[in-house]
Amino acid sequence: MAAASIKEVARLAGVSLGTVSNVLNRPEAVAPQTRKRVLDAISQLGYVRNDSARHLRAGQSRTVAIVVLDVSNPFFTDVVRGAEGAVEDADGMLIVCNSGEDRAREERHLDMLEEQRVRGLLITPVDDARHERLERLIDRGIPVVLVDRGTGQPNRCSVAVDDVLGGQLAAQHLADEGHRRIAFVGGPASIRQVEDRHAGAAAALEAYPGTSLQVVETRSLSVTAGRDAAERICVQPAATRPTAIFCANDLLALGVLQGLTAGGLRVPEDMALVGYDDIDFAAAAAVPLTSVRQPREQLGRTAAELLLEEAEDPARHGHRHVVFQPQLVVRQSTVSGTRARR
Amino acid sequence: MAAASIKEVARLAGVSLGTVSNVLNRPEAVAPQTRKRVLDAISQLGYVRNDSARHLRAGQSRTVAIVVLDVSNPFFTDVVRGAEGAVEDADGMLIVCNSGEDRAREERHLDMLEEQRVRGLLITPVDDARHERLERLIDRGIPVVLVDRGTGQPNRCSVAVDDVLGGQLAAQHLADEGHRRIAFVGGPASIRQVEDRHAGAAAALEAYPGTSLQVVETRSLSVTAGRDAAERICVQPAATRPTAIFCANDLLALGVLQGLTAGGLRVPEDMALVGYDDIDFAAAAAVPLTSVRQPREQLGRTAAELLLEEAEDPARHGHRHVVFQPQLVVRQSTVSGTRARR
DNA sequence: AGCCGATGGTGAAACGTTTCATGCGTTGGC
DNA sequence: GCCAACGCATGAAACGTTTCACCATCGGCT
Repeated sequence: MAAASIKEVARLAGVSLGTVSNVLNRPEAVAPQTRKRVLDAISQLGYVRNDSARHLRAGQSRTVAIVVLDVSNPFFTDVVRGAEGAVEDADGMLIVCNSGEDRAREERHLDMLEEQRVRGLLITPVDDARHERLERLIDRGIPVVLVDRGTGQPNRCSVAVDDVLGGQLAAQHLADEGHRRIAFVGGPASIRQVEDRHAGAAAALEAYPGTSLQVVETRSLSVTAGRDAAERICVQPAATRPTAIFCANDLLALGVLQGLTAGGLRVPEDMALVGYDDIDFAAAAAVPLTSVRQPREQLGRTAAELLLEEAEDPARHGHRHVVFQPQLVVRQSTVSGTRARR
Repeated sequence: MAAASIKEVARLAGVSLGTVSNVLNRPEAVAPQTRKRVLDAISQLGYVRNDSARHLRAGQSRTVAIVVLDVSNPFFTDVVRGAEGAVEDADGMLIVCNSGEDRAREERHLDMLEEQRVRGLLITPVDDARHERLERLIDRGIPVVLVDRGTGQPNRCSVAVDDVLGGQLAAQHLADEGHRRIAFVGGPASIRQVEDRHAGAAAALEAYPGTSLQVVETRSLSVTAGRDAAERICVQPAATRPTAIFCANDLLALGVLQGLTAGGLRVPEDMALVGYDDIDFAAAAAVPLTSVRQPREQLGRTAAELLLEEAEDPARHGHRHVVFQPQLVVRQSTVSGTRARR
């Protein structure tokens, strides 16, 4: 059963092509009884619009794409959910592409998306570096919004979260709780996010006389790396050992928590612990984890809104760089049970 | 800069439309020097194919869609990755849609995908029930492959994992390790997967005289629910208490692990523990968790391959129902440290 | 009666491809 | 020296929409 076209609908309803099109796009401009005849024909034939034809004619599609570094990463899936909401509210469709941190795949996707003449593009590029393909899209008038990357470029919008502030919040919280010897666990330092969080923590502690920040560098941001780091901390003499640890992400923190427990240190009594990201497991850990939460869904939603705004009216649109503020979520791992706020 | 069309390329290269098209689609049918002139013109103008026009003409797109219940669920992200691989190998594009377990959104997506005339559809439907919209797609000749649902329907392929077998493997392992009083923690029982895993475990134990399977039902499949279940088990008298627990998924198992530890029971010495799904955290838990692993990526890859096969040649295609076998991954939570195999 | 505006409907053009029958010049076989 | 075959290029048709200038009808006004 070949899909019916507008032409057959017109024939069955005894009207012209244009009228059917009007029923579809400007129903109020068609007399009620004609409209009914057309609608009946449509449902009788099971007619479904052909998007390709529509967009060929219109020169533009209602599709917005998001290219993420890793579909399996909860950070991105939440961003996707946010973007999805915004795009669907605008009656569009979001298509999710996964670059898998692979530059070649990213390019492949960009090529296909350009061929599809997508309405616009949300992307966390694999390289922070200038990106020829991306520039080209922008030159062609396809709006691009950067997600969590390269904020501040003049010819596109961006959204990001302030990791320096996140580091500050974590360190301040620990200092406020009375800790003086604090450790930062994270690495490799080449990752921008890791370095920002560290810098924020260091900066915050300058306002607290007598505090020190010991850096324990890790090879990765994994549970295992956290466990190793904890072992290194446990063997330090109790007198000079830190009394609090700030980890660059929650996976590390969970590993650290295990390592500390194995080494006989209790959390939070002997050692306070702060993570970063507030992944689902943070709240569900053996000791619920204080963590710094990023507004992930909002990041995606805002990115999509900026994009749609630009697509709607490129002339009036001014590029913006939105930076969200992370939020400290305090749980048991930094304050003893009874005092834990929610 | 309006995007250049084939027409302008033809003019610049001094050839006809058809020739440009030939260069693009059958380069060997064009004389080398003509071909070169056309290619030069293409790169000079920065010409990019218009997919809409192409597909309008062709009547079909190279796009395959996958509709998942929840983009944030690691199970589905892995399935997506598998499908992605297969589709890209076939030089197509995979678009990911998220129904969020919401029937209305699912229908919205199906409508848009039908308008787009996608090549085919991978879907885990929100309802197991017969699905009018889906039937319609199939009637129109759009291939559909069910993922992890409703296996055995005559007019479409499906892929799934054998949960009954998974339950068997877990229970056999525990029985082989010498356990006789075993508990199954999971719920609500209305979820097919939960019931299958339970049934598998129960069936397996029939082969082991003297074994018993106590069911501890939970309200959900979460860490918290697991912690509650563990508390209920801890208070049982040691003499009749189970010595091993099989959980319907890893989240529950992690909660159970925490609850047992809090209740003073050691894993695996006092209580063996098996989870299901083998999520990343299973291996990283305080006591690395024995778990049942589903071949998630392969599930996606196979689904996509079946789909592409059907799309390629619907006539010759016979619908198949592929059932994958889960695999038991043994870690410390069921065998004491030194004996742990990998 | 003649004119006007409103209302509802028409049909052709255009969007950018691909395909296919056709044409034309060259080559090789006989 | 003729014909067939071949290699290459051509240009028109078709895919299914949307848009837009135009037409027909009709009721109300002057």
